[in-house]
Amino acid sequence: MDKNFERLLATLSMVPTHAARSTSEIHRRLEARGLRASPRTVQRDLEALASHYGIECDTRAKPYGWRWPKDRKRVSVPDMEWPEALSFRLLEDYLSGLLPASISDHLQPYFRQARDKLGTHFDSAPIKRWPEKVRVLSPSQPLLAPKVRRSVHEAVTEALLSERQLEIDYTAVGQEASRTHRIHPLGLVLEGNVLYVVASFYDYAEPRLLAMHRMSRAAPLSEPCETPDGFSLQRYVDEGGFGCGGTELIELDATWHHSCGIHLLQAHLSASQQAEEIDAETVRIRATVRRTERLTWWLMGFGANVEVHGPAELRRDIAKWHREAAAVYGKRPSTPALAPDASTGVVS
Amino acid sequence: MDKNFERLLATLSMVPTHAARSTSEIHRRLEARGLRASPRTVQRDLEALASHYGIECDTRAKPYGWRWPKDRKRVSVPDMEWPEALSFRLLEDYLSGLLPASISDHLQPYFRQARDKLGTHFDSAPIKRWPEKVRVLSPSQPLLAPKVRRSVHEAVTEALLSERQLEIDYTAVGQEASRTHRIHPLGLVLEGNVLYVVASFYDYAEPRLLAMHRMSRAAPLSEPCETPDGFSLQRYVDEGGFGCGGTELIELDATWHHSCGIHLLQAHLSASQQAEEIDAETVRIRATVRRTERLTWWLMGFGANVEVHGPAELRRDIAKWHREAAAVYGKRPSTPALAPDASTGVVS
DNA sequence: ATCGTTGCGACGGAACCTGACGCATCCGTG
DNA sequence: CACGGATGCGTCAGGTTCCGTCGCAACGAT
Repeated sequence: MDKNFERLLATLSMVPTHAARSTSEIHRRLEARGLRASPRTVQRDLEALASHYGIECDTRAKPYGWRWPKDRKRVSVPDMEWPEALSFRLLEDYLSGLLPASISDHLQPYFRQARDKLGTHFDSAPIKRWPEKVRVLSPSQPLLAPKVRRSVHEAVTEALLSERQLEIDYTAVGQEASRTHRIHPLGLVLEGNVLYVVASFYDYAEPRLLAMHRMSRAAPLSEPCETPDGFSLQRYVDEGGFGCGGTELIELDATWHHSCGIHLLQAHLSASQQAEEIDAETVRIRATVRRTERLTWWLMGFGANVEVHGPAELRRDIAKWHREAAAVYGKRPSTPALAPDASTGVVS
Repeated sequence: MDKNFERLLATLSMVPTHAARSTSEIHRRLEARGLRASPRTVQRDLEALASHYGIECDTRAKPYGWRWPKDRKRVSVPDMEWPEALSFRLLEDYLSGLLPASISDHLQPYFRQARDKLGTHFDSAPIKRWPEKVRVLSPSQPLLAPKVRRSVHEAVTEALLSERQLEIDYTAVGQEASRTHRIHPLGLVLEGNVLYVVASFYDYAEPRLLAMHRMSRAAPLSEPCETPDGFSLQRYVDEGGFGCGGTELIELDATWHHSCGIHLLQAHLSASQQAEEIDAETVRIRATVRRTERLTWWLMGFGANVEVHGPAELRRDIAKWHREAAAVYGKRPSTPALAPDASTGVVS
């Protein structure tokens, strides 16, 4: 087996994309992998690869730093096949706006690779029309993902994973200026397209929720992070206000107007879901689901197109919410008595 | 530059993951890339790579077929860095159930690579706890993605992209048995976690919507696909019943109870959104949004926690839906007059 | 049965890769 | 300011190994 190839491939994969890495550092890592070579050989390898694979060498400071340029084409082994490429392409459309940009940013190279792949696979005309043949519809009301700085995202996740404290500049909701805090990051929660950090402050024992896009700066500290006794993210979320707390399982029993229920015949509520056609207009669906706020919102959204029969408690709640909501609009004035001065209290 | 390395890397990337490829085919492709070598050399390369990189050779039939085993570790150049790996990991949790399995199946190798990366990056204790530190909450009611056969998914997308006709076995909603159809695939629509194919049948001019998970078999034909005059997927969707039709822009004006409105202060409805605190309990939000069914559902979900002020038409509709929904529950009997025999009419 | 294709062992020659050495440069330190 | 250590790089000779060619065997299709 060509010893050369293994070493060169390892060398290429040891060149980082963002920060730079010195020749001797790469040499050390190669030896750590059992690939022995003289430092001179590593130098020669890097130079040779640079000319053909486009890695860059920062020759300003003396321990030269090697890195990939930002938008370099990826090479994967095994190569990306075109069904994979199409999946990535759908994903890209699907996620835009659904995921925080700081996450999909990191996936950009893969999206790009997928586009390249799709562009070269069919060299004939059809492929040029394929973007017109695919549409992605958001499963719920599309909301704009708040912008998270890439540096903040990386600092927070690094501190979280290496269990170190974190210093942040945070602008609380409704506040004008940001304040600097030292926090102990305990967990990361992605809800829809908003990233939250669960963290305890130095002097508050109780963990708090911080929106990552409200951090203007974040820097990991060297001090280790302290976890409050008995803290568990799992439990925190289940007891928290995310609208998905409550692990109680219920037997949902409801009749849908056919036009809406048809969706549930495609994507099931749970594995045990049972559907039954009452008549041409009505579908009865029974399924074991978790009793969450999200479920309530979702059922409310169907309005008169769904009637919840059981459990009785849920039926009462849904009925009550609808009556209350109708009552809101019962008071006739169609425009509210609002402060006409729109310039006060703008919070976002 | 080491000519060897380039050829070997190209050889590796030409070994496919699913089907097998013969030695001479790989040789032909290498020459097409300008990498000249004798067929004997290609043979030797593949053998050498096989022992060390685990590609497999099917020696049953005589033109030997090379392929990657199913769960082989990926090698990427540049290597996956750990923030990327974490993004993939979040994505995996995020998408499970949100995307059709036939799509996330194709992404599995990347998810696996990410898990490997996260497992090896920090070899100390913290990394073992990281899965407990990250949670993903679905942005809406989680529904189970219907299962689409991988072979169907690949056949459909291939026919679509190469603009060829397609033969399918399709079980319509409410039907027992599947029927064989010859269709002209026109487009692919991903709505939530359900994949639909827009297709015209041989004798019907009007395009129809087919759920991909209802196809038990699909095979691309060699005949070219015919697109009805003036067909446009864009227009079809906008006029169709996906609940997102209607390109009409409206000026939404509504007051939210603070506990719900706080979400909108994190993720905006539109770039032009303006928020204003009326009092400690109430937030008024104005934004330019598209008038879709989805928007209605979404607003309905908030029940009495939102009051829509404008446009007047939307306010009337929301009020009406709530009154109608409340009326459904007005009739007292908590259990409906349903056919007691649950064994009839089960459709899914 | 035969021809074409494919796989593979062997071999000689040449390509090129490697380690070693020496020198120049740069930086930090005493 | 001098010195030592670290780094980068030109050069060179030796030898490893890689390549194309040839020949033969096995298999399948016509």
